[in-house]
Amino acid sequence: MNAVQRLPLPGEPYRTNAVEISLNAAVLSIDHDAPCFLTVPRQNDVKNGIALPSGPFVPSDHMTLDNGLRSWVLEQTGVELGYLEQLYTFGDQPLPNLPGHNDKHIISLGYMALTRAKPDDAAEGRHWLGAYDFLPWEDWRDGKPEILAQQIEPHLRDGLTSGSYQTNAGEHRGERLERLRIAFGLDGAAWDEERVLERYELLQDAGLLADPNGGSPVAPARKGALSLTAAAMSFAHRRILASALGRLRAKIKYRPVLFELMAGEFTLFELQRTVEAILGSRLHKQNFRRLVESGGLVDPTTDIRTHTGGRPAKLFRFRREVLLERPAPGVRVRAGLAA
Amino acid sequence: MNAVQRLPLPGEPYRTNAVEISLNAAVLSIDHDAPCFLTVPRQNDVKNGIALPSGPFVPSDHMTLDNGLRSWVLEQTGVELGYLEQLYTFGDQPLPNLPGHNDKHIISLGYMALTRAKPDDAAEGRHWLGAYDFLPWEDWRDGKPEILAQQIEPHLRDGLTSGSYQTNAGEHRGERLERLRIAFGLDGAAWDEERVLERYELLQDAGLLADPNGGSPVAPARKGALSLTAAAMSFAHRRILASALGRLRAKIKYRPVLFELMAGEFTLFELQRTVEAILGSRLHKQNFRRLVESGGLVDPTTDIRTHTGGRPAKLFRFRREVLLERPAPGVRVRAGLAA
DNA sequence: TCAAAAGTGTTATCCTTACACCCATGT
DNA sequence: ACATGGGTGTAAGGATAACACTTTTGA
Repeated sequence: MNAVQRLPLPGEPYRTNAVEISLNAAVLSIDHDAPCFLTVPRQNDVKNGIALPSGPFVPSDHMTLDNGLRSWVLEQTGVELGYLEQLYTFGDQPLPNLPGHNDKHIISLGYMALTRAKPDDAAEGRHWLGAYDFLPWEDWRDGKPEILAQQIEPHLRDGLTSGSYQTNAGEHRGERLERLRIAFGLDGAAWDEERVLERYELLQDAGLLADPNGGSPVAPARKGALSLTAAAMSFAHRRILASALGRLRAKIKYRPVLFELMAGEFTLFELQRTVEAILGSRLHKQNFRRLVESGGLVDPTTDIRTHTGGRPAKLFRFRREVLLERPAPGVRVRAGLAA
Repeated sequence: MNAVQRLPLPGEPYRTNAVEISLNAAVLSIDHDAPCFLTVPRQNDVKNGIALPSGPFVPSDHMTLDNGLRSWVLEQTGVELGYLEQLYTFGDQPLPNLPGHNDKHIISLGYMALTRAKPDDAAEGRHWLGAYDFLPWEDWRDGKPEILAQQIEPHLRDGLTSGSYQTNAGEHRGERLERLRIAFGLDGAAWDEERVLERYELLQDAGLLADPNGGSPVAPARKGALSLTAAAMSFAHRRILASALGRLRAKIKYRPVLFELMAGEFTLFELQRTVEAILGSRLHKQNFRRLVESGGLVDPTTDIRTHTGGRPAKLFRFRREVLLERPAPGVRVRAGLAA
């Protein structure tokens, strides 16, 4: 084995390896106790659908990938992003059925951004949609979602035994079953709220998701496709949304990114509702308060919020010093904190 | 604000946004209680240096990004990768001083792979180098590394007060100091072993790292550049190495990736030494054993290892069932488990 | 007055941490 | 014999989870 790195020669035309980078942002916020994401109308489609703010990386215009993304979001939605985090780079296959684009290989870079929705958003044409309208199986705040037991679980098991799904790169049936068990908490395994992307991809592979662009290259839409209230967004963008939600669910536990979604001052209950919205599960009130207060994550202010629906509440703010004190400051919600 | 997505028109030549993807792998293993990574000789350099296995993504040859990377690693080192994980996508600036390549914008995709070194590697031209030869400040197993107190900390503080570093995008001095404190555990803050990439980038920004390619576009190499035993690898590749180590340190705590680095059967002490090598710190023996055994991560076998240097040890193997039982199975080493 | 949320207090339990101590082997 | 690693037991302290209960507002 001659371990010599092969680099393209200087004379070699580099267009052979040329690809285009597509920058895509899942801009998240919390609105009325629901995780929302920013959308733009998508016109290049069969139907009139929606999309995440996105655009190509233009090396000559954009200093960095991050900057490129920020400028697309600004241009398309008017939102100037604060917290921004790269998620994953998907090497999408060229879309086979988009005429005139067959030769273009697009690499999709997904980002998660965190902001706060503003009151004038709708008036100024900024549209937020609920993440759980697109991923309804992820919201367990009112108990196990019906769509899971009634539609998803039976179809997944069906697909596995009847063999109508496409085996991925020679994956054994047993391995597939184990992945399903872990991802969806079947057969007594625990539901791990962080595995949002895994669940999304398994559903897509199983053909349970309808693609507004008309058919997936991987698996044909089955008759059993889930009926979602809102499905007019491409696979690629829904996958990025799923990545973002999963990342956020994981990250709030060990980094104080939660406060990017909060106003400067907030009540502990508002904070709890935000965490619950993100995790898609209910938390135990008293213990949550203790956790947050004793964890040094917040500082009380002298301000009071009235009209809470009950007794007026003390307002708190994020306590930055915690960054220096603790290695992994976050809302350390473990499984047992469930209400 | 007209929120309409701008896509390139079908007729528009897509070469304007064309970039090349460079796939780069930090292939990690543990050898003699040291975290090692696989290298290839690099010949396109001023000096004869080394590099991570890497190559361009060729859309026509490679089905997916992952496959592209796997095939480059196989071609360049003969290693067939198992566990593979994407790290981060860096939008490198075009190198200003590589003649003939000025117009090529390269996006670097970093990967982490986990394997086990084999006895015949050296004989077959596969070279493993110690990660801590490149990141010596990360190894605290024999106490705080001298390079930190003697070279790094004074230089970082110097650079901050004398103002000889380049401020990043209008970053305030105070913010910079806070980042340094958090990353390097200055002024009583705890050393967070996971912040490997942050530390690497701060050192590079401060001009403390020498680039074998001759000068960084960001900061000129200062006279105070650290003297490392091995520095003949590019900034880009060292950054990927740092990302990989940081990711691995974080990941072993909540996913059983550790066992990708172990033989099928192992003693608990070998497992501990591996964790210590990765984290760069010592752990408490008895508690580590309890943690691992009671955590259901391993199963005892009937086999015994002799010649351990002491009493013969029971051999264990990874217990796969843990994946179904616990949402985040890993070696949950907290700060307090230090020896 | 009552619902809803704020807020306090108190347990039992488990996990973590830090000890002390004995066992079996190779040199 | 003794160094080295293997392996067990246990007790203190802290964090967690599950209680019960009082307070203060708006409708």
